[in-house]
Amino acid sequence: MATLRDVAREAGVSVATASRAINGLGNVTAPTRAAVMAAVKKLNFVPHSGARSLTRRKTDTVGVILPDLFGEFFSEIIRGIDLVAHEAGMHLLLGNMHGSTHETAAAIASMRGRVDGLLVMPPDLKPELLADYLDPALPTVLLNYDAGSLDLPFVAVDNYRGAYAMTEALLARGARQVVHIAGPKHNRDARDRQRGFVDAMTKVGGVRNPAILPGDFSEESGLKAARLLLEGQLPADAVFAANDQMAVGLIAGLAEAGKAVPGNMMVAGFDDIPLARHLNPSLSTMQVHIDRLGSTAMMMLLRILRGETLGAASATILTPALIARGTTDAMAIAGTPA
Amino acid sequence: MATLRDVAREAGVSVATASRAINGLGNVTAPTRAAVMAAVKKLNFVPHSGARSLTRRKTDTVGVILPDLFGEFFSEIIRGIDLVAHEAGMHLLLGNMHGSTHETAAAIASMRGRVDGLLVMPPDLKPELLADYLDPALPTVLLNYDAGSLDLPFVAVDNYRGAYAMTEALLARGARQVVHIAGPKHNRDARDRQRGFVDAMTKVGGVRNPAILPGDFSEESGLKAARLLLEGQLPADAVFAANDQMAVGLIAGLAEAGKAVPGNMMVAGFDDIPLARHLNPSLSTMQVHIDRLGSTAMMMLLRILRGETLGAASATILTPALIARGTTDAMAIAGTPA
DNA sequence: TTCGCCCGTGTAACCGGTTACTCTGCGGAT
DNA sequence: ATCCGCAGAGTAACCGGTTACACGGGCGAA
Repeated sequence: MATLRDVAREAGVSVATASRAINGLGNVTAPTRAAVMAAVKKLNFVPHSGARSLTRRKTDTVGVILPDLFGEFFSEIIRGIDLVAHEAGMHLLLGNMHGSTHETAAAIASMRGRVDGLLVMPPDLKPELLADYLDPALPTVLLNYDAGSLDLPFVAVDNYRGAYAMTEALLARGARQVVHIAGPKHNRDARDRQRGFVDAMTKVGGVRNPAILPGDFSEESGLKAARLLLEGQLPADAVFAANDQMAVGLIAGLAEAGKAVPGNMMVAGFDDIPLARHLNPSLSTMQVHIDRLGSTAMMMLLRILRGETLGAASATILTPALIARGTTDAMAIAGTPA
Repeated sequence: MATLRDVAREAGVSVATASRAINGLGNVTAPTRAAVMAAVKKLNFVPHSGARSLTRRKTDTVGVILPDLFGEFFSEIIRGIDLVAHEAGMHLLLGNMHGSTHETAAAIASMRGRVDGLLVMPPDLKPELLADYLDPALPTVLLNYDAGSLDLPFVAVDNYRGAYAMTEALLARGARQVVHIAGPKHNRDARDRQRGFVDAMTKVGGVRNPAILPGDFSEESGLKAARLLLEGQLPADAVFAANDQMAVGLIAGLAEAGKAVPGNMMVAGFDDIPLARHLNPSLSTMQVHIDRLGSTAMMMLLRILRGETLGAASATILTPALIARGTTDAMAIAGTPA
């Protein structure tokens, strides 16, 4: 592979001149520039980005560290990030911690010298621990993680408000006994959604101890919840699953037992995955523009890279929107409370 | 940020010793190593991967260049790649050409010096043109692209065989007049699927000019095809869409017109996106393990990086599997040909 | 004519690591 | 006691670019 030295020799100039000509800097006469360009073409020279970024102290790359790559959630985040990054001429370096907290440190460390900034979606570990891993000198924006004590900018979804709104909507549609299917216990999103549900039930529904079934965000666990619900003869006229995936499983479980949705029971989810619209009846849910989570974070990172100083104060909280569809059709349930 | 020189000074040794100690090479006494490690801890030293890869001539990174990041197809490919790459301790550098052929060259060029190898899914351009872009010195595996004249290894899906098999299956289930909804004209996958359909119809079905409606892989175009089909009064008892997305739109269009699936018309797709199982009735389709496309390609790349020489001869062709579901339920259609 | 300035170009240091080669000193063999 | 071998450590070149600074020549001003 040809190096800049080769080009310079071929063109009969010094490396400095070759470099200037190639990068379109001033102080190069037209003939000289032409000679260099000819050499570039002849030798098929392509600048070595690695070497370049070493001196420039700039890699034009942003590291993206996610807990997983499974499912639409992460791919949408990546797409959102890429949308903005591409516009700014930056590349994405993916670091997958594969769910392991331990690998997080390694993933972050291996980014040093490869990226100009970091977009991190931490697993559910203590902020102090995270602070140990992160390099304070490296611009970092957190995804879906309230920095708390750390003074880092972050982008998150207002899960609490979203869950509250959905619960309220179910109550407004006539449901009295709403059951929640929770997400993984250690998951921040899941906890916030559960809090929103409980608070809405208490304050708006006047229910003292709202019913909650365990789940883990998987379709499978939604199915299990349906069985639990029916076998346990838990009185319920609506179920609010902490995510769409579980709602899908839940509906399958209800259908299995001959329960009509929304006829016997209303169902709602959270996330608005594409599948939601295609179910029959279609699934009511809280719409989260996941890609915006990524693009917003990337835009914040770009601002930091441009010299602005952003702290936790400049966090962005995205509010999900209520999408009412078939599974919470109030008309259907009106006459037939379970 | 602390450099190796800082660590060496702090530990009272030379950079060479510090480097050896940190990398666990021999020729370092235990006390010396301990001193270096203490300095590392004290200064919070993290090696600069960029500098390291410059001398090692190894980046532990593989460049992934895709035409787009939209939809499940690409995210599954990335996940498949990551699965294998992570195992081998490699990172993924994403290069998105955003559908533009022109950007392809830039994307590939900007990878030089950043990656050890390339996984490229080229848009539908001439192989000779692609050869111009690619660096012959950089190990490269193509995704979903028959190298043709180039002697590059590639991984692809046998779209022709898949389409042929599905068409055959529809015929076997009693369909006589199968209509195909084609994908984008310039798309290689789409063309192969269409060829498979046409050949099966001709050879197995004995149909001279099988009916084909235009499409572009989008749900929207599937919906349009349904309208075209019904308004045009094209005789049909089965529709084979070139991908699931269009099949979904098609089914919506048929439902709109009061046509029952599979009662009035059987429907089949291609890809087996997750949504397929959840439709009601569930969608028959050709299952493509998209993630394997990525993981297989990555495994081939690793072999090249280990020193093996792989050419077009070592290409892998993945054969999709027929998944018969509700939309092609033969029993339902038996008595009611449209 | 001479001085000073600026423009085009070259030299070499530098980015932050790795590593070939060199050097020193100590233990064992002769 | 002398020599050899080798382990532990250091010096400096190198990876492939960028760029501060030096340098020489041409031109306008005095």
